[in-house]
Amino acid sequence: MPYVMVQIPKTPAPSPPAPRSVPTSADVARLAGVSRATVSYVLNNTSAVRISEPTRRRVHEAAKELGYVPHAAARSLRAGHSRMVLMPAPSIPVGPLYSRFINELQWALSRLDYTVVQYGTVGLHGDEAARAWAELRPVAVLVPGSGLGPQGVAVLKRSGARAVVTLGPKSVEGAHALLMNHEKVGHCAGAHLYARGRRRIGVVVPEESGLEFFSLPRLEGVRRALRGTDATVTELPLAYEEEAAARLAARWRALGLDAVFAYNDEYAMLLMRALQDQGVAVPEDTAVIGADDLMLGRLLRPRLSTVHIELPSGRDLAELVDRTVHNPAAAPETHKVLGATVVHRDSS
Amino acid sequence: MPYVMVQIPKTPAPSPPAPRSVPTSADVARLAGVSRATVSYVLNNTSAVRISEPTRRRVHEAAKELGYVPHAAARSLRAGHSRMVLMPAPSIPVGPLYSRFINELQWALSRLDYTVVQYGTVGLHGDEAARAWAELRPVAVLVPGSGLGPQGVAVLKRSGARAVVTLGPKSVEGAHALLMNHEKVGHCAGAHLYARGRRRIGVVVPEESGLEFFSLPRLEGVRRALRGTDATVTELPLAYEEEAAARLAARWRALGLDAVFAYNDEYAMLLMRALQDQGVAVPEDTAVIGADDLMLGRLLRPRLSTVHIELPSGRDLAELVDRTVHNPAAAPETHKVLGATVVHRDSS
DNA sequence: TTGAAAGCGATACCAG
DNA sequence: CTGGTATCGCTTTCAA
Repeated sequence: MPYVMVQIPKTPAPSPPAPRSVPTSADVARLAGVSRATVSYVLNNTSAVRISEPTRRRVHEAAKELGYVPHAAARSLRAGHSRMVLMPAPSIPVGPLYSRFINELQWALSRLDYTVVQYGTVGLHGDEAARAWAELRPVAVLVPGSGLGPQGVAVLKRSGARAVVTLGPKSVEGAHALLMNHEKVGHCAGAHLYARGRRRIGVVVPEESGLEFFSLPRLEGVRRALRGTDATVTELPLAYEEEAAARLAARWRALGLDAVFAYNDEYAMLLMRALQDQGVAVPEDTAVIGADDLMLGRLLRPRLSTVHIELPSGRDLAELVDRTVHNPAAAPETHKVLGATVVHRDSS
Repeated sequence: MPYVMVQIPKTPAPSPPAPRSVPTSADVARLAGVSRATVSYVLNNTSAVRISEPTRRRVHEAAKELGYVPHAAARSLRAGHSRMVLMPAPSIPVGPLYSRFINELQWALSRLDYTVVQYGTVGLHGDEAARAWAELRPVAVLVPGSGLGPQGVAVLKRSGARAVVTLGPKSVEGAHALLMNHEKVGHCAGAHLYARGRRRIGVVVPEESGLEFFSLPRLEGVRRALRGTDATVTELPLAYEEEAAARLAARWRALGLDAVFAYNDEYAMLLMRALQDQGVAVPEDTAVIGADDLMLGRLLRPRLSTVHIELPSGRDLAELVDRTVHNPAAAPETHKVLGATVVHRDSS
């Protein structure tokens, strides 16, 4: 253990209770003086069978005394299915927007009696990851981002997943898709800047890896918005560091841009500060617009214009999952679920 | 589906391949013309047994052809244990600091061949949640926050968890503890402000629920730092909204404070902006200090002083878990793992 | 109302 | 070298 960790002396623990092994339903049955079947009936409240009240009590008491906890694997093995909904855990720090969405989703799914599990997928790519997920035999799989191919979908379905839903830029053969087309975000921003009379438009693209799936479509959206006009689009790679922003700002006048769309509000804040430190006036010399409509944009001066993004509600996605689980044969649906609207404030 | 969702017509899918049921190792065996045992030996590279090369090939081909994926539940049922490390999924939007920590941890654990699973725990409280986790028979459980009692720890251990580690303000009987004492954060901030000559000190406490386990200790830390001095501490409840901050700022002069510790950098930014809009000079009239050392603090003007927090490295925690799994009988260790140091910039 | 027993899928022992 | 077979913990007929 390294420097940060400082061991604290403990009073020697009282001799721990004999580490008997994990209690099973058979143990409960034995203690209650009944059969395993009866234990199962009682603990699952099986309605098809009536168990006498004294027996029920004995079973419950025995279970409590032993600290019995049913074995999920054994149960789902026997049942032939589970109610586990699996999502890969995001491997990049994720904004408050997406966090809220995930929470809502978990809540909605647990209302429908599903168990949501985020699987720590690291270093597993594409279909390799799909195999790992499939080993858990989830009833449904939700996959944000791209990276799952038709192969992966097939693997999951063959392993019993009744619903596979992707949340990403494009739909995947065989899976339901919630299309989150981030081009729309860039398109909004580009159109807005153009309408405000700007013609030489920069687009900040984060250098941090893992963000390409958002940043490139956003860039492309700006390009699309300005295609066929007299405006130009300049790609501006930028790392999320003060020095990088300062360097970019230092050559700002040379770039001759009159507006910039900054990927999101955080990059916008970073760049805007660097520009102001360089004496570039916002919005007079250069208009700035971000995205994601974070709180911090409202706190900047000038207040930051931004693109507000509307994600699907967790409840709706939960319902889609539930519907598909009940009717897996239905043709995969594709929904466009990303709403983007400009919030015009003072920086543009 | 609601307004945001727009169904997109699809070309009718080509007749889906016959939905044969999930292939098992028996199917692979049949197709390869060998026994299930042989399949198991081949697919697991069992070294204790030599299988002829042609047989191996036939098995592998059969497995691939069927798209065979082993059934994790069956495997761990048979094996009597799994390599699943379970964590409850955070139910509140979590900052970049903690996200990074989780990712590092997942990476380190997967290097050690564990599978990290974040369990969506919603509406399950304390020991009730522990039972739900125990059903999955994880080999280790990591629990951030308080909320797990000695009972819960006992349940988990009885169900076979070989390591239970809590990350929170206080240690729990029977479990390893990574003490993250947020009092230290407040203490740092309080001592710093006092040393800068401030005596009437406000402490912003978020009104958002779920943050108490961080905010209250931070408040208490400030109190502790100033106990026995001539300084006063004033608790300032604040919701994370512009209006709330404006209201607080409006009565600022009446409060007569000359410094404020703002829970974290985001609340600091919120309040600092509101103060400046009210004509309160920072740091002249009021010193401001935040916590978490986020990027945004460096971008504010004046640059925000903050408390830098050092979390344990994911690698260290992973090693603790692995050590404990190999030797569960060892007495629970308690480590202090939260480092806090003031980063003095211009706002204080 | 309760009990005996089959079987879910994978593995590891013991024969052949 | 390979094939039966018992086993893990639980649910669910079928009998008693």
